[in-house]
Amino acid sequence: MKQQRSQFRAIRGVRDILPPQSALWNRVEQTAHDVFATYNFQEIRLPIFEQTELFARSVGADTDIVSKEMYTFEDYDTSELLEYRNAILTWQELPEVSGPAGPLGVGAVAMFQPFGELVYKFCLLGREAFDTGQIPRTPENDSLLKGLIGEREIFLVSIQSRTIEENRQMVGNLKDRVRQLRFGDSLSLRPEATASVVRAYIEHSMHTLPGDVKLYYMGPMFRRERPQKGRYRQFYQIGAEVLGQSDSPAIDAEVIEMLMAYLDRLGLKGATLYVNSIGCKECRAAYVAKLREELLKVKDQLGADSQRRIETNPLRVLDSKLEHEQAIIERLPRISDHLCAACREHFAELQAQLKLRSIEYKINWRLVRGLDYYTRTTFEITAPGLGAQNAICGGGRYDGLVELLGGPPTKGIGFAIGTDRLVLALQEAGKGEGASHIDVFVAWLGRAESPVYAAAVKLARQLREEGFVVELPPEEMKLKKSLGLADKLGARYALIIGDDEIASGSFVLKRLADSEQRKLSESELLNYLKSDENRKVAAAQRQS
RNA sequence: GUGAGCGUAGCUCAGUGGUAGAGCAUCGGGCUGUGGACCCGAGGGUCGUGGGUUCAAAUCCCAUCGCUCACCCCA
Repeated sequence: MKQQRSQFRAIRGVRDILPPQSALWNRVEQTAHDVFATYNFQEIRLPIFEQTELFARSVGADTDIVSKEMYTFEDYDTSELLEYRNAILTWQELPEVSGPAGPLGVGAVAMFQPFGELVYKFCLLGREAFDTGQIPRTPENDSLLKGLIGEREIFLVSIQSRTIEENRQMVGNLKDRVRQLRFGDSLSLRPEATASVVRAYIEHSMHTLPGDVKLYYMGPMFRRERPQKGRYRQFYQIGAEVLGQSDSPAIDAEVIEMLMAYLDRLGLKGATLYVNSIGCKECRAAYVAKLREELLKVKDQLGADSQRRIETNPLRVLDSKLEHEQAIIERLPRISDHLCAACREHFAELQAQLKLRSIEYKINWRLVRGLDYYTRTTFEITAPGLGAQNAICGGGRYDGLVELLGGPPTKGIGFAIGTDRLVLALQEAGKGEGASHIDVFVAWLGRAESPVYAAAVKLARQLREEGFVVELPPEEMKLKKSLGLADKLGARYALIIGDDEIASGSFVLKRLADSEQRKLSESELLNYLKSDENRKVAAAQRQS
């Protein structure tokens, strides 16, 4: 019989993380917990969806992220109103009924009257839902409803005085209005987490906490794009933020130090840290204007994409990868020459702080951040072997963001690591995890109701309580098969339990690597496995 | 949204118009309480899907879906 393959597949751009890869993911996340804790960062667990408006305000309503790449949906629970909405939107006019021809025919009334009734009921229910707050009491909804009520009256009263075509036109208009009515909050799956952290900071008045607030998070983010290497629709980030009164470059440097310490602990090789300053609101605006001016002079020599960016986002021209544009870009004015005194001082001090910490870095004057909220310090870490998406981490300062979202004046800096890419980079660097490791495979032989099995169950439990990884076959197996399976599963020891062992009270422990066997009593067995020497052997085998 | 490449067994792939294959993996046997190596055997495919051309299509043509990489954009 042919095995039917499921017709269900993971949707485009999302994927399963299977063992043994999941072990590497666990290590990456656990190491973050460990290292970040030593810098006194504490974990914040955030919802994965928020009001759409939060992201629109923080990330920037004009960015691609918000305008076309978020998973956005309406959250509503007004089921009766919804039924009328659906009935209206799917309404088809009735067939033309015979009657006096011309615009004044009763046939037209028969055709369109039912639609007017539907809208009438919708208006009644909608007004009630608005007044009770079942649907959002926004000015937009209020005027939509008022307009709808008025239009509905006009429609219903004078169907017969209009041509069929005119009536169809009005039906279309009414449908549009109904469609525009907002039934609930617009929510979005988070495309990044900084906005949520800041929202939580404000919501819980964390500015009243002593000292700087140092938080980290990890989890999935969502963006609707065509997937490519290291870029998925559900992707994962590990990030950290410092929020507080100080914008001292020492904070920036310590955040970067923590990040580098983390990557170092993971054993990542070949990572490069790039830093830059994109100035504050004032000096950046001046620089952007200057840059745009210069770009316009060389517009003819640029590709279509860069030409468009001159208007939309001149900073991003600096990111161009086109070969023939490189020489042109290198001659463009640099932000470092246009920083205000305070920003220049801040950037210089950051570099001094990095040197103090012996952190290697490169200045990349072309490193700009795409999101609106960044100020001053920006940084990025790239790793080899990742294809076109070679940045594993991006971060920077965002001093105005808390205020922008309605909080008290607060400074902020943070970063987000693309976990998917970090894992890829670790695998490229040969730091991937091996298969899971079984310490003891219990090869028992006999029937399930025999004392052999009872002893096997008991021993397996004792070993597990000691922390050993134990595999206990659920059904009777021939010894040959047991050992074969133990070998394939990569077990270190096979514990053989049969009638002989029950009779003698000692069990056969076989080391699979070299076939060495020894007979041990129950207590000897535990002691032997727990001995330091065996721990070391086990550790060594796990490493390899 | 745009472009390119690729869809044959669980995996990696061969097969350029004439009976769908290999290696690995899985399962069974050789071998009744001793694994790996070896030997023998088995299962597993509407060749992504639909249409067209042809006596005949995995192979040629068209469409469609999917995957991958890149662009756009950017944590």
